[in-house]
Amino acid sequence: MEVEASLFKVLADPTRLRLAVLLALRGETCVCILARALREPDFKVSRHLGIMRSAGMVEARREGTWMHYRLSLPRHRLEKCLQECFRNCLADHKTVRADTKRLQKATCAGSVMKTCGPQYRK
Amino acid sequence: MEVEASLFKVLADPTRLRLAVLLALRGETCVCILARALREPDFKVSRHLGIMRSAGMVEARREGTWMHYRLSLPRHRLEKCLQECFRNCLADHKTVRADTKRLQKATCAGSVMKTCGPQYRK
DNA sequence: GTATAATATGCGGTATTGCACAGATAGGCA
DNA sequence: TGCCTATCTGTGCAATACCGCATATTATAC
Repeated sequence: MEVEASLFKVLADPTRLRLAVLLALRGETCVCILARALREPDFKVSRHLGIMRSAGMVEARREGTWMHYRLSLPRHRLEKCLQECFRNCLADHKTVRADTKRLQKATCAGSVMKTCGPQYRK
Repeated sequence: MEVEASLFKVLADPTRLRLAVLLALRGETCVCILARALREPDFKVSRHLGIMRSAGMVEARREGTWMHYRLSLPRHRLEKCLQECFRNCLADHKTVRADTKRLQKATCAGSVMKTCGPQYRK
């Protein structure tokens, strides 16, 4: 049961929960975009993503300087159920809505149309 | 989001997670039965139930010396979803199965047919 | 090579957590 | 009254978690 409890522990931090929900809604996203969406310092976001990663909850893909994180495919029913929670129960949370709104407008480094992989370039 | 994260925090401990699943499967149960089902000292179980209670996840009913705990009715979608997790994703976990098995045989104080409310008296 | 942007990590400090033990409280019963 | 059982709680300790800052790493561009 330690394994299952540790899954919940990963989600027991507001920053990580916000990240999980954003990734569930948005799919693969890079750190700098996430940091701007959450309005949190990038080292903090990076660290929390690292924690989620070592728990197997997210996976990362490097593209040049950027790291793109996404939710892992659920490994068992519990993970599947939790990911549905993100989408079905937390998507319209006030904080998540604000995060999503900022995320839609975000670009890396505040500079326009050049960063964070093809899908986010204008 | 702190509120939601704190819900996950309550479940981020193996003892509390086991208790939550047992209560979801079994319904209202008294502390001494739960302690025996989990094979954990009663003060430990009691303390964890107290934590779950102050988070609003369980409710208690006193009957003489005994305290009967049950899952609260879900207050919102997230809680409903989590309770479904308990039943659908964790019920056949090895630990839970062992807990349930012990729970079925448990009586308070090792003494037979007298304790823990009408529903558990022989 | 240097400079710069994106990301990760080591460190120190503070706060929180879980545990075991002992003791307290409370109800039931002789 | 006193004893027994069930439950809760105060305390101290060790382990862990989160944070901010500074620094390191990595990749790109010049």
